[in-house]
Amino acid sequence: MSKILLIDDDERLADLLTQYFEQHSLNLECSFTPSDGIARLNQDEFGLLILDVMLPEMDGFDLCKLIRKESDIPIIMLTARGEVMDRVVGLELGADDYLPKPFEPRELVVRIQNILKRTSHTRQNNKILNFDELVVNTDLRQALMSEIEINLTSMEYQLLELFALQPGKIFTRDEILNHLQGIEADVYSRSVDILVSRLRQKLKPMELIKTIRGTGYCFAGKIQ
Amino acid sequence: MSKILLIDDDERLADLLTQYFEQHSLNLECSFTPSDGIARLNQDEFGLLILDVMLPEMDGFDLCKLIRKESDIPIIMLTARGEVMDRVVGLELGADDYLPKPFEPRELVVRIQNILKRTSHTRQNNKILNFDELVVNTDLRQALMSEIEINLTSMEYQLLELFALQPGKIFTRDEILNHLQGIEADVYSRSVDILVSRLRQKLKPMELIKTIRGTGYCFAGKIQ
DNA sequence: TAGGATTTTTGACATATCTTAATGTATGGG
DNA sequence: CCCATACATTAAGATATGTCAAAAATCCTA
Repeated sequence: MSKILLIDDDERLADLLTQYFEQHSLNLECSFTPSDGIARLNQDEFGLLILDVMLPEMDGFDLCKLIRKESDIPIIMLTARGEVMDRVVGLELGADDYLPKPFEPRELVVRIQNILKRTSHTRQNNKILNFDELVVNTDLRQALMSEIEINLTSMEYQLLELFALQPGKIFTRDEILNHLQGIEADVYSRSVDILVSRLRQKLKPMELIKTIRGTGYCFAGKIQ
Repeated sequence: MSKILLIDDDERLADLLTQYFEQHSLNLECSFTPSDGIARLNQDEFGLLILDVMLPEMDGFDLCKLIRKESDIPIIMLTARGEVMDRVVGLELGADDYLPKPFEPRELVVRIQNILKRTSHTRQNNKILNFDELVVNTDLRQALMSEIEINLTSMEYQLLELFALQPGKIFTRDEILNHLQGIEADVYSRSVDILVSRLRQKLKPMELIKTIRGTGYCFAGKIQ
């Protein structure tokens, strides 16, 4: 699951989108200034960039041009000016798509998925996560324990992948619930606990999933 | 330079665009009815399709779906209804982009060039998909397992190709239904399940099709 | 175009998986 | 050391999925 960077000085929008994206298994990070945004781009690997046209420090168009010089990352521009010329200019700059504000989060997500589908023609991560005895292969959606495949249900696998992609990170139950497809996040249910319990059984004798009392869980594996 | 087909009953627009496109070295042909449009698509090779939503005979959305069943041609939808839901539906239908009327010819051209740029790379050269033991040849519409041809029915093959073109992608049953020819998507039927079941049998002993409970299926193969 | 062969769909039932409810167990504060 | 709270686990019920076999639809050949 590749990360997405938003560069926009509107903190309220950033919060809103971060939450909404989580529900759709998209990982959003936010920069409020162009300088911070560029710094992050250089530091981390992102799969897509969302760029506001109205920014402090510098114009979004210029920023787009600047980034395009150094990277092929897909860019979606957000613009308050709805005029045609602006939109065309955005596309000619090298942006992959634009969206006039205000917009529905849902439409942004659809456009993102559309672009990601096109750019990463195959949605393969090519990631093989190796934790000593345990190996998680994200291409094949399978986990091996001492070379032998563990029989995981789809939810169990998704949970394991979530953990394995960010070992050491503490996940709350809400985060886990939102990330798993086909879960009806009611008020509060024990589903996550039981899922964790089942996964622990199948991962025995390794004790990789730690409980963080009062918070959630954490995967204590060390990548080899 | 590949040809572009416009399906729209507005003859004035057709003339206007034909002229404008010529200035940009784009070759535009026009159909004024869906039936004529489909006939031309079958007859000739087009690089892109522009589709109006408001058409005689049938709805543009339905037409889009229909064409998408049989072809991967890039589609841009023109719509007079500017509402978000409509637009989203357009993209979810399998269209590659949309443009609300009225629009500037210049913007349409920019979008066309954008899409052609994107699609020209990925299309074509994916004729033989190689997954270790399994090889899918889209030219011959056949699949080989350890060098031996698997006897697949046409639906089984289509499903396999759909999967194989986007390994790792999770398909919902609806998506699968829409992609397969000759399936009348009723309210809900088990056809997809049974099709998957049959394909799994024939792909044995490889376990490439994973179930994503509550969502659909996913092809877990790694391209060699 | 009829009749047989193949393929797809439907309905029924088997199986797998998830959720809820209930009960047992660990943990930390007083 | 005990109690309150949070977590773990079990079992049973609810859904979703797998697959068989027969009916319906389609395709093919004569």
